[in-house]
Amino acid sequence: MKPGDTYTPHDCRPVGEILNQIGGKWTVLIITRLKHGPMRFSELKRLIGGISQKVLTATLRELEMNGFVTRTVTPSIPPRVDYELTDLGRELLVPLDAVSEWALANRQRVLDARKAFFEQNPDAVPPRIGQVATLIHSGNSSDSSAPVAGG
Amino acid sequence: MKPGDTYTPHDCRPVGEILNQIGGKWTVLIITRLKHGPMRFSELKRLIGGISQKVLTATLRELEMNGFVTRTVTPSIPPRVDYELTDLGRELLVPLDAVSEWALANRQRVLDARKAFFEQNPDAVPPRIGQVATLIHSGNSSDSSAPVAGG
DNA sequence: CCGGGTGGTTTCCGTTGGTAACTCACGCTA
DNA sequence: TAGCGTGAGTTACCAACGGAAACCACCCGG
Repeated sequence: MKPGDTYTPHDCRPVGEILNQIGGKWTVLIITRLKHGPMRFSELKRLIGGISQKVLTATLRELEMNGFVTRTVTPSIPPRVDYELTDLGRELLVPLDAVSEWALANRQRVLDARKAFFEQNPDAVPPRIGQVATLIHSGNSSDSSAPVAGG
Repeated sequence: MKPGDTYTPHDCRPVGEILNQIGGKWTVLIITRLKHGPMRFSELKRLIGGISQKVLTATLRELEMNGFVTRTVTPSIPPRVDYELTDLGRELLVPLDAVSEWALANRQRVLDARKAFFEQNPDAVPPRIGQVATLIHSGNSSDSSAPVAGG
């Protein structure tokens, strides 16, 4: 964006700032996983599945900085760290959980839409290759002839 | 995640898949900007502000593939491309808009939480530097002596 | 021929995310 | 005494994603 690119700053930029804070790849998952009470680090990691320690640590730090979770260290051996939603986090959980549940409820519709799109546009190649391939090849009803590899 | 790292795949992985699809940095902004009707490419770009053409194009393609928006090309001179939410997109808009409005309504609370955190932990350094610095130094009520740069 | 406006792609580079190994501090086992 | 396992976290390295800017194709006005 150029400096002279004057746009009307509706309600968009502030939203974008906060969205960038909660827009980490795993933030929604972490917050929704925390909704049933405090959780230990490895518990979270195990429950989410597919997240690395590095990113889980970083995302939790970020959530802590933004006031969404608290981090409680019990100095035992081995050390024990519990993460829990704050009031702010619990409030954020409400809309985030709605998104999460929408995603769960409409997963198949998205998958079907993807399939329909690629059947109508066989030459289309998804710009975000990795994740897209995962989605297509995963729990799809019949992912044979997934047109993503053909190009 | 290792292959032998068996976890119970609750409702977490499917959600994560869809979330990765809609979890692009700008996806929420784009969908919520589209809620009042179809929009042209540059209109979207101007309205959102801060997004590059490349990413806007890629994100819109992704949304199109997932069945959230339609892309209508009018072969006029200069060419005109309109993007509009599908039914699926309008349904997704509901929870996404809730997130967006939460972010707008609670922006200052997040900012305050950040400030309080950094006042209590002056040594803390945010792992995601760029965005965090932007957030702190931006429309904050009094961002003088923002402790992030001092380290 | 030059510049403007539109939608989009390409190039380069910084940031983010993933993988694997290592650390710390202890108790258990041999 | 040495080695192993634990739990939270860090580090090094590397691929993918996101951002800035340039370029492309198209046609019109001057």
